Amino acid sequence: MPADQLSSTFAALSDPTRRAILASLTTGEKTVSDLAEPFEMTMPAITKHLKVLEKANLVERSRKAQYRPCKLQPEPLKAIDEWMDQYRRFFEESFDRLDDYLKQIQAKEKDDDNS
Amino acid sequence: MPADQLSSTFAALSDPTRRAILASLTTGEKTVSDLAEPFEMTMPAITKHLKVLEKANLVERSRKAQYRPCKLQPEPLKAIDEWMDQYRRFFEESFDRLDDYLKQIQAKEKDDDNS
DNA sequence: CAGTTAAATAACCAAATGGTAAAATAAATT
DNA sequence: AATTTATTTTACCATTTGGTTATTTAACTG
Repeated sequence: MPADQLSSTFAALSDPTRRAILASLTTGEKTVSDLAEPFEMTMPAITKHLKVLEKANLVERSRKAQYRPCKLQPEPLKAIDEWMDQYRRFFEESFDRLDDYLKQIQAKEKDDDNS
Repeated sequence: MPADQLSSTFAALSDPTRRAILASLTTGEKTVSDLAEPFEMTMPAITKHLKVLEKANLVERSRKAQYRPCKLQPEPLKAIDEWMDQYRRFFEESFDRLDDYLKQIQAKEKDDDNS
C-alpha cells in the first residue's frame, strides 16, 4: 500500500531523530556515521531512519568510496508548506500579516506565470 | 512515553483520513457523525482518529446534548509553520520571495513586541 | 418507562514501527 | 591476499497503529 507523498512526509517528520538528522543536513552533506554520532543508537537504527527519509524524498544519497553521503532534499517540505496554506488564516491572526500573506500569494502566482 | 508536541502533531497529520477531518473542520464545528459520513469506515475508527487529533491538540471537543462537536485548534499547525522556518531558504528559491519572507519575519517581530 | 440516536469502549487482529545483535557487503589500506 | 572501515541486511522482538464487531454509556423522545 503506497502511502501518498504528503502522508509519508508527515510520517517521516514525526520522529525526533529523523528531524534532528534533517536539521544536521542543513549545514551540508554528511556521512551515515557523521549523522549517527550524536545519538545513543546503533548504526542499523540510523540506516532505517535514513531509509524512511529517503522514501519520503527528504534525503538523497550518493556514493563516495565506502561512504554514502546524505543530502537534504527540501521539495516535500515545500509541499507541506503549501498544504498549510489552507490553515494559515486560522493561526495568522493579524490582519497585517493576512495582508502580507495575500500579497505573497499574488507574488507567487505572478512567479508561476514567469516559469 | 509522552511524545513531544511536534512529533505527535506530525504523526497526527500523517494520515489522510485525519487530514480530511481537519479540512472538514475549516468550515466550522462538526459532530462525529458529520465527520464520519464521507468515509467508508465504521464510527469507532473515526472516534480513534479523533482521539489522535485531540491528543495532538489539533481538535477540541465540547458537549451539546448527545453530540460531541469537534472544533479545529490550529495552534500546533502554527508550531509546524515555525519549525519550517529553518528550511524555507532551501525551497523558497526566488530572491524576491526570500525578500518577502524576511520582511514577513520583521513584521512578525514588530507584531510580537506589540502583544 | 421504553425506545432511539450519538458516541465511546472493549476485545480482538494484522501490519507497521523502532529498536537490537549478528552477519554480510563494499571499498580502501597494508 | 588479509585487514580495516563504512554501511547494509537479516532475523528477531515489543509496541503502536488502524481497522473490525459487539457491547455500553449518555442523552433525548414518545
